[in-house]
Amino acid sequence: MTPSDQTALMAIGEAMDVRPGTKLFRQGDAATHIYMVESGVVRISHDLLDGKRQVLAFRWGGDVFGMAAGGRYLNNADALDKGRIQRFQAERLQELLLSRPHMQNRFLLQATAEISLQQHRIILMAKYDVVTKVVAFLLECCGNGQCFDPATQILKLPMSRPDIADYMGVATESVSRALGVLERRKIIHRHDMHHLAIDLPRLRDCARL
Amino acid sequence: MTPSDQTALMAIGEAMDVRPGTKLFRQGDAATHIYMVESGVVRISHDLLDGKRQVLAFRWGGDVFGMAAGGRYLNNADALDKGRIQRFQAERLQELLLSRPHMQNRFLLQATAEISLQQHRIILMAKYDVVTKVVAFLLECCGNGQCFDPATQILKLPMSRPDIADYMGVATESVSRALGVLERRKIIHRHDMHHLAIDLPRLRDCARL
DNA sequence: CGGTCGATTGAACTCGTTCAAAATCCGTGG
DNA sequence: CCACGGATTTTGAACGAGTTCAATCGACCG
Repeated sequence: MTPSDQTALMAIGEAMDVRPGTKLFRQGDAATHIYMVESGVVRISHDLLDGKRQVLAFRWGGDVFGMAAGGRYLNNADALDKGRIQRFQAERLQELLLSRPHMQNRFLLQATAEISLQQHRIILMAKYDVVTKVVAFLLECCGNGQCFDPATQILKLPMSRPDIADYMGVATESVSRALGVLERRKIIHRHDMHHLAIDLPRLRDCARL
Repeated sequence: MTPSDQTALMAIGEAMDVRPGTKLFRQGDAATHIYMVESGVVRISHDLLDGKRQVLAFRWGGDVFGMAAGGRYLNNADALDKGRIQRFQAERLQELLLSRPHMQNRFLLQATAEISLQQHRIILMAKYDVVTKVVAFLLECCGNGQCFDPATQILKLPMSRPDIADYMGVATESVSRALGVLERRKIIHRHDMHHLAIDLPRLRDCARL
């Protein structure tokens, strides 16, 4: 992002501080804003008629969310952590993008990257067993400087077990069991519920994706 | 799409006629072109290390595919049907989009719509049983005038059972069994392998999505 | 009419779910 | 600082939907 784009964005942006549990928007709400995470973690989820819930994504620092074609949000967005979110009025962002083709191009590239990521997720959900899914999830988290400290090898997970389970499309108990397997294999060590010590190299070659 | 955009696109486009089995590109190929289906059906799939295959999408008339961030295609694209495909050199399309912000915006909107569609697919894969998955697949096909004739109620499926199975992330046999269930419930009738008579209203309320 | 390939059916098995119980974590107040 | 209580996670055991593998069926083609 060019400095000029950056300042143009900030000019129409509005920062908000959030705490764990803050609801950014609900599915069905009018889609008035596009959001960007500055710090913290946001959970994007969708509630089904029968009460089940699918977690579609966790958004970390730098990620954009809330792009909805059709005027209404299709999902819920909730902060999991204390953090800071930037948001932009949809129309104003739209104008800005039209006036700055290179900036719009960044968004387009970002969107196609997102599509590839989701394809990866579809493959993961369809073809791999529970342990592999959990490994993939942990690797995804480790990719974020936000919550993984390479020095101490400690991964800090801001989300609950049901969040992880609903993200990977499995039962909460299955996540527990998968973590148990990985711990017995000495690939991870559960310090406490939200802190894992991780042997990253071993975790990596445990995921033959 | 404005007429002017249309002609600008055609100016850099190159039409190709395809027959069933034509390979448009393979995963790993240099991503030189963006494709658009004019008529026919294209299967987008991804091969895994262990020989399994995931079908990621079927692309029908009007659909765009082959957008790859990173210079290489991640997936395979194969024509399933006789048809006509338009393709555009990636760099030239990129230039064109930069010079026409509204046209780029269309692509961006298209991409966000695609993201929503894929989220729907993730939910489908994660939360619903085989019969529901097949119902969703059939409904998706019926949405295409290409292959569903509302007058005769006949759906023409250009893809094989393994294609459907790999699309929904289930075994081929499970697709057969699901079709059997739907036929016993008089919701569909298998005329032959590639032609189904469909009771669309009943099919619709059989999918509580 | 026989042969081949894809689709369907059948039967055993497996992985993940479900439901219930035990263990652990964590905030609160003594 | 430690003990208590509710919530979350983990563990255990039974169950079930879907897979797997093998056999049968059916359509298409020489």
